[in-house]
Amino acid sequence: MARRPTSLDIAQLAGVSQPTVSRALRGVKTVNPQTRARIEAIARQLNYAVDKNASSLRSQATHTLALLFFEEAAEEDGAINPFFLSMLGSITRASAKAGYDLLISFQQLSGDWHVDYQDSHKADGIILLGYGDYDTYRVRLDHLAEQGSHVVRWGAVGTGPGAITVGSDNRDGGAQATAHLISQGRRRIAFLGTADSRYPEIEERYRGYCAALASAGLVRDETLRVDAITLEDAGEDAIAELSRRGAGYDAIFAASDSIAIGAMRALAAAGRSVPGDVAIVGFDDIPSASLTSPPLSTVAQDARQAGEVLVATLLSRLRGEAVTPAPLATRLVVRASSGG
Amino acid sequence: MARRPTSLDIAQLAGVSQPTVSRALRGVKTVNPQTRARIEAIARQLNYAVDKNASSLRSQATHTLALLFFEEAAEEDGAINPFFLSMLGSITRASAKAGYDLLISFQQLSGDWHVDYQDSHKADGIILLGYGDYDTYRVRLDHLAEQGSHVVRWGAVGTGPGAITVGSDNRDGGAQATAHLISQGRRRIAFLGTADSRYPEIEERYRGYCAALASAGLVRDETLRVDAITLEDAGEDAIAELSRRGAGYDAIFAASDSIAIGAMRALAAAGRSVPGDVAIVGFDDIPSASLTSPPLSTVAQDARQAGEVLVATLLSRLRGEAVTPAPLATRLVVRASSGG
DNA sequence: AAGGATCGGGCATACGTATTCTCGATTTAT
DNA sequence: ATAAATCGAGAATACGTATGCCCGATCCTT
Repeated sequence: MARRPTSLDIAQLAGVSQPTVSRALRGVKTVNPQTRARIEAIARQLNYAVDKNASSLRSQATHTLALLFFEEAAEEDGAINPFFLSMLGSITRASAKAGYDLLISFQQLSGDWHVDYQDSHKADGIILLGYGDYDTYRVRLDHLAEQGSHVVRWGAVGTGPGAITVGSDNRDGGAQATAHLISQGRRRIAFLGTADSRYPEIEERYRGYCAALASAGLVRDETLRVDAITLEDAGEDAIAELSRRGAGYDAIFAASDSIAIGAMRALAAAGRSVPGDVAIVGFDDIPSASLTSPPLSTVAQDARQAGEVLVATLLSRLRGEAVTPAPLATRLVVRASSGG
Repeated sequence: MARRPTSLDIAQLAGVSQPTVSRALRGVKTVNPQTRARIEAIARQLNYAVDKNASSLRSQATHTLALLFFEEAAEEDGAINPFFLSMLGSITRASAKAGYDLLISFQQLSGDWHVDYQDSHKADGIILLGYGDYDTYRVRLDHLAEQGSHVVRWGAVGTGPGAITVGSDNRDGGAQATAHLISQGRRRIAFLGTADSRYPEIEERYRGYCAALASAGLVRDETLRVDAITLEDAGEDAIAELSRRGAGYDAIFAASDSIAIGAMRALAAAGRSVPGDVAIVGFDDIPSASLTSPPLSTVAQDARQAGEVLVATLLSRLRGEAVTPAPLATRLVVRASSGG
C-alpha cells in the first residue's frame, strides 16, 4: 500500500460504504457498535488519518485557530514581548485540549489578516495579541465585533467592543503597585508609561496610579509622568527625561517590566541606588523580573489563565454564545526593588 | 452578496470559466494579461480569497509547516526552553517570507506526531525543537530520514541522520568557553551537564570542554563533572552535589544558561562570590543572561540564523534537494561572571 | 495560400470527506 | 397479524479549487 489510505479503502476492507466509515470514526450514534469496532480496528491497523483538508472543505470548519502577534512595523528582528510569549504555552495547550490546531503568525497592523485567515478558511477564529496603536485598528475591530466575527483580543477590558476583549484588571493592578509604594513611605512616585488613549491598558494602569495617590491624600504631580512605551530603551530614556525636568522622585511605577528594567539600568548608571534612593515596581512579572538586581517587584498578570480564558472565550463565540469575560485579577509580587 | 465569493462567482462576473480564474490568480502564464487584469480587479473588489482547504485538497500541498516543541512529559505548565522560544520569531518570519503558514504544537515524545501532521495533510513538513531523550525517538527519525520524509530537527549535527539535523557547533562552543576560563587563570573547571549519549548536543559541549583542557595541558577530573539537565533547579542541585563530593573548583562551565543561573543562585546562597571564588560561563545566551548579577558570560547561539536555516533546510527537502547544512558558528560573549 | 506553430481558454474531472435523502430490514404497538 | 415506528446503512452529491486534455483562432513560414 504505497498510497495513503482513504476512508474508501477502509470501507472496502470492512465491507461497508464510505459514508459509514466517516460516521463510524466520528462517533455518529447511528452506527452499529460492532460495525464501528471493525472499522476502527482496520483504521488503526492501516494508520489511517482523516484528511484535514477534505474534512474541512466539506464541513466548512477547520478546527484551527489563528494566533496573531501584532508588532509595530519597525522591529523586524525584534524580540517578542516577553509577556505575550509567556501566554503562548497556555494558549497552545488550551487549543490542543479543545481539539484545535493553532496557526501562528506575526502581522503588521495594516495587514489584511481578517481576509487572510478567516475568509480563506485557514482558521475558524482569531486571537489577537499585541500592544500597539489601538486607534488604527479600532474601527475594524468594532466592525468585526458587530458581525459577531470570531475574533478575540488581549487588551483593556471595557474599552471598545467588550465582547471580544479579554484582559487584566489594569486599574486595580496600578492601584496595588502605587499603594504598595506609598506604604513603603514613598511620596514622590513617578509613572513611566503613557496616558495616551491609544494604549488603553496603559491608560488604565495610570488611572489606578492616580486613584491610589488620591486615596492616600497625595497630590499628583504631572511632571512625574513620563511617556514610555514597552521597550527597555524607553525606560532608559524616561529616566533621562526625569532628570532633564529636574523632578525629584523617590519611587517609580513602570507600566511594564521592560520599562522598569531599562529604568533600573539607567539608575545604576547614574549612581542612584535601588531601592535606597528610588523604589521601583513594574508590571507583568516576566521571567526576567526575578533576575534583576535587586529583583524587581511587579504586578503579576497570570499568563496561564490569560491564555486559557482567551481560548475559552473564542470557542464560546464559535459556538455562538455571547460571553463577556470578566477582567482577570492581578497580584502584587513584592521583591527587593521596592524596599521594605 | 452574503456568501463568500468563489472562483466561480468571479468567473461569471468576468465572463470566463472557473479554471481560467484559477490560472489567472496563480500567475499561470498562459492567461492573457488583459484577462488576468480584469479577473484580478474583480477578485480584489469582491475581497476574494482562495479557499485554503479546497486548494490544498486539490493540489495535495498545504503550504503549511508544523513546528513541534517536544517536552518531557512532566512539565505540564512548564516554561518553554527560552532558547527555543527565541528561535520562534525567526522561524515564523522565515516561513511567512516563503509563503508558508506555521502550525505550532507541544508534543509528547511518545506521540504520533508524524501521522498527525503529515499523514493528515495538515502540513507539508515538520520542524522539531526540543532537547530530550534522543534515544527514544532516534529510531523513528532514522526511519523518516530514509524515506526522505519532510522533517528537520534542531540538534547535534553529525549524530544520527545528518540530513535532517541543523545545529550549532557545540564542540567548538564548549572549547571556547573552557579556553576562556583557562585564560582567566582558572584551573579547576567543573562541567555541569551530562556526557550521556542520549543528549548529543550536551555531549558535544563536554567534548569541547575536554579538548580545551587537554590542549592546555590540564588533567581532567571526573569528580568535576555533574549531571544536570536544562532546568534551573538542576543547576542548584549540581552545586549541592559538588560540595557533597568535596570537590574544589574555581570555575564552572554550564551546558546551558538555565543551569548556570541555577548554579549562581546556589552559589550566592552558599556565600561564594562570582566571579571572585567561582567564574562561570553558560551556553545559549538567552535574554535573561545579561540580567543576572553579575551578568552571565555565555556561548551565544545565533537564534535568528538558526531559525532561518531550519526553515531553509526544510524547504529544500520539500523541493527534493538533499542539502546537508553545516554546523552554525557559536560566539563567546564575555560578561562579568567569568572574571576578567 | 495552405499547413503547421502558438496562444488562450473551455470541458471534464479529481481531491477525500461529510451530509441529505432514501430504503430495506427489524422491532414495536395495536 | 398488520400497520407503524425504529434502526442501520447505501446512493448520490456537495464543498471549491487545480489540472490534464483538447480545440478554436491567430500567427508565421515557405
